[in-house]
Amino acid sequence: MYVHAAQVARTQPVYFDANPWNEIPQTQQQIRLVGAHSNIFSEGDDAEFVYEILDGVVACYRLLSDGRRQVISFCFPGDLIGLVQDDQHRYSTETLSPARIRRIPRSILMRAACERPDLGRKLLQFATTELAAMQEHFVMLGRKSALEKVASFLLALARRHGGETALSATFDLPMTRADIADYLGLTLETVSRSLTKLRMAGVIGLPQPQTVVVLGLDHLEDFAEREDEQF
Amino acid sequence: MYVHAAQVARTQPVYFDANPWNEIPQTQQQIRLVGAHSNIFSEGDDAEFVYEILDGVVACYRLLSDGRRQVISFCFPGDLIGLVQDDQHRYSTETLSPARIRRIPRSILMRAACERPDLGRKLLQFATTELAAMQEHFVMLGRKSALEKVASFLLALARRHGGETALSATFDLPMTRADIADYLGLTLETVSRSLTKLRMAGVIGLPQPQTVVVLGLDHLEDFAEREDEQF
DNA sequence: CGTGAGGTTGATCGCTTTCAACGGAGGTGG
DNA sequence: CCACCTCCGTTGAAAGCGATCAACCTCACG
Repeated sequence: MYVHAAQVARTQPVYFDANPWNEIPQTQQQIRLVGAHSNIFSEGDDAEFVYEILDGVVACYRLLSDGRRQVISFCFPGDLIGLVQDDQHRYSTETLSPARIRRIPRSILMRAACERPDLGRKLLQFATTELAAMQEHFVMLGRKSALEKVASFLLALARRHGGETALSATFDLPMTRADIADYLGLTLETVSRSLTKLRMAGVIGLPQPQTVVVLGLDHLEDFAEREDEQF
Repeated sequence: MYVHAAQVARTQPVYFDANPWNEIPQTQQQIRLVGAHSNIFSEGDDAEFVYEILDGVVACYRLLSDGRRQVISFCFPGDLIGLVQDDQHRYSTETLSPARIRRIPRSILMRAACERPDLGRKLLQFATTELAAMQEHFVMLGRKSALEKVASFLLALARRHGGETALSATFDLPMTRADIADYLGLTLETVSRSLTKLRMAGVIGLPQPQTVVVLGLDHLEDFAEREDEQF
């Protein structure tokens, strides 16, 4: 099984299914193709649009004044970005691969959400799902060691492939070591060293720097330090 | 100006105003008084109810199997907890002070949200506001030093008092050093040492261990490392 | 008055960062 | 076609920050 991560949707299926954004005028929607390493919007920009990723991978991040960067999330096809309450975006976004993106004016989306309860419900569903994912990320950032962080990260990517039953999985990392480091609150050197440790332990293979082969999902779980689950 | 943090709502006003949960039958609502250090619900529990904090302070946290704890958020009056997508809670909750809490069945709230667009809109507003707050927390956990974390934390508490114009603020910490440490991804000793450093620097006063006097909000901001804001 | 929880401070340890060197892949221009 | 450069990744050595281990203090409570 080989799948490029950029082509894989979340196991949680997309919110806007076969006929997305229906009842929102086609003239208000716009699908754009953008190259890798393009900026979709930046922190402080007017939050005029909400975006759905149709294809590709996007990193959402915040910067401190001295250049330190924290990646908030990596977004994959089916994900929504830019859904905020106030009128400015609070983070910046960068495509990590060429991407196809649909955008829709936020005002129109919000109005439609009020008029169509099921759309509003889906937006709420998206937001609460996002909240749950962020809680995992908190535990990782605040309480896990470097090795556990990297193992958890790979495990999350492997699971997103839907191959939970599979004992092994192969996928490409669309992001650099620096991107991973800024997501996990580490340095790129530490990420590299942790990957090497996992490789030496026989848990993963790295045929190329960007290609990860998870040799034992259960073994990887041991390194990721399972969450409590009440026991 | 002296205000106990537990009595202060967010600057972002409460979602359910003077007549909250209206059109939801009174028989379905229940207001409870609980003591300090009570459990409202735990990770893995059925997500039967959603709770609004009317009074008091609540900590939401997750545990790793070896006992490491990450506090996801401290919740104050006006905050909503337990709003999840699936049928189980993903985190545990503990009151840090005596609290007054309104609970309502999740199924009824969700149904009402579909029937009343403004209620659905308010729930979505709550969720997106929460998402924005979590993004700040990410930067703090992943990219700030111990001293910056503690300064940012105090600054956030001071600002919640609505006294942004004031140059000083006094408030009580409803949580212990250990709670703060688990929120910031530190140990309680490091939190204590950082508070001492801020006190020695003349930025804050600690007349009692639980009472914080912010002597210079602008000075505290310097320690908190301002976010980029594009400049 | 004894006890335990919460807080502070000191000394030491160790993990992650920092600084640095090196190698390979891809792109560009002579 | 090859020299050169830049970006990305890996690895080594050393430094530093926060964790760990430990002692002591205060205060509330029985």
